[in-house]
Amino acid sequence: MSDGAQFRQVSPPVRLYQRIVEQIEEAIARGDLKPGQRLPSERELVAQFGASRPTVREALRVLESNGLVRSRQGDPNGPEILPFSSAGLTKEMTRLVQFDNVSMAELISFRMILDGSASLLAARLRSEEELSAMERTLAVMADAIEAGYEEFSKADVAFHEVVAQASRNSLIEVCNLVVRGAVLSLISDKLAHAPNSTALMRESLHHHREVLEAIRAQDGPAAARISRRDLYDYYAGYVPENEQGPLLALVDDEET
Amino acid sequence: MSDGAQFRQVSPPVRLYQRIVEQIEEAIARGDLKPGQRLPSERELVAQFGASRPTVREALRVLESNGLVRSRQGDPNGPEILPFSSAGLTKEMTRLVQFDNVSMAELISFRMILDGSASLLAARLRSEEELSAMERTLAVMADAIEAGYEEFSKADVAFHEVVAQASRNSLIEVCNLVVRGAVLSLISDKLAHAPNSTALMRESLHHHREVLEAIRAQDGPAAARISRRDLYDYYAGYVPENEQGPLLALVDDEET
DNA sequence: CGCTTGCAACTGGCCTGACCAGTAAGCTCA
DNA sequence: TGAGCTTACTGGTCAGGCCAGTTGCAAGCG
Repeated sequence: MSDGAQFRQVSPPVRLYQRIVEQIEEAIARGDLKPGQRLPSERELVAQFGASRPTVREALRVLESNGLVRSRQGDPNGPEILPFSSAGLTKEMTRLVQFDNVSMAELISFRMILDGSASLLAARLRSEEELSAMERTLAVMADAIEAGYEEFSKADVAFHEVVAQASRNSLIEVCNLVVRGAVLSLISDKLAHAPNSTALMRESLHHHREVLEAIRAQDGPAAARISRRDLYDYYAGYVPENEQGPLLALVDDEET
Repeated sequence: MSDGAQFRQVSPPVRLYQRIVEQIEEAIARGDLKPGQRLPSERELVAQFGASRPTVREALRVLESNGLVRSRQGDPNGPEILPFSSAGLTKEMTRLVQFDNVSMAELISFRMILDGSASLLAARLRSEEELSAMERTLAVMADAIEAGYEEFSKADVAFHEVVAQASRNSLIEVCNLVVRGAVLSLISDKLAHAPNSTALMRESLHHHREVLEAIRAQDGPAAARISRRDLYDYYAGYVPENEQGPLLALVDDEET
């Protein structure tokens, strides 16, 4: 091989539809296009981009599948710019779980990490309103124990949601949302039909109260520890014995 | 309003291209289509799905943008099924950072959480080979200090990669990858031109060694603590003073 | 005068058919 | 046997068209 000239990797030609996607994505990222605003009609876009309608449509379908815009047949205002949503992230995360055979143990480990960290941060950053919001969700949980698993689960989710918000970290919030959804979609029916579900719910409520008290006391490490332990108690039964190592590591090791 | 009959919400009709996407996605999820295999040609798919070519193409463009398949013009074998990649997740996560204005502080907090947890788990689960792989990357880092920031950063990334793998949790691995990429893409040039970059690199290397020793000693909490502190020292300078609270919470609170 | 109704002018969803450029396998010919 | 060309495909893109759905407005109704 001769030295001297350095060659760059050649890249395949960029498809036309891709450039259209890029332009619109950039416009949204720049803020030129805000949620709720409308894109010109397809035929108008054809004129502006100088491409054919199928090409423009390919671009719109990609944007649509990414959750950036939505087209409705007959709408004279044109495609709508959608507000940001974590739907795409959720889809990708779910894909990861399906194709990359992520195990239940990994999923729950991750949830313990996220939820523990959310509690830790919430303990330091929570406002008074957030504290009372947490209290309200606990009250709803208490009432829901008799209403059945469905209701209880909804209130449970709401509590964790408030905690995640109080952590002031939207990455934690979104990832937690996604992982929680993935876990529930895998075993919610098992939980619903657990023989001793009332006892489980009661215990879970108790744990949640402890977490809340730790957050109120601004004791982050305790809040984190209790959160993780709660999740462990609640879910460990659904993880094979030989995969429980990581879960135990998360419960034990942070204790002092 | 009369009571009696209850009506369900009507859902918008599912677009044709969407159903094609679903079918192909399912086939991949089921394992009927494995990476490396080929899809029939567009014209063949047109026949099989009974849809027109533009419609089939819309579906293929969506799959392509999601990283599931790749089409190459002229390839007589048809579109290729791609192996799973976290590219889609990365894209979504990047979108989250861009559109949902995630701050540098949030990004680094999240990185501290992920990396700390990875170290914690790695301390318990690491194999001997992984330990020596970590050692090798540290050796490369040491050599790279003089070669400049570029090389050093690459070795640095490799170390964290090995640790993440040793945590045996692909969710941590992927999220860490993504967040690391996002952070670096935001400030890698600043790091590269830091006035005292050599000193910084030397200190970072020292911290990494400490992490490795904690992992070797199977002391998870220590490994996690040191990981977080290392990241804090390395990146805190790029976070505004008034946003450092969460970072400090992650560094301090877990110490005992 | 206010409300409903029906219509018309758009919209996007989908299709047909066509042309061009790129690829690779097979064939030809030295 | 091997190098080069040909050919039969591939995907990329376009033009034009039909249908169904949405909306706004104007005409018609009470």
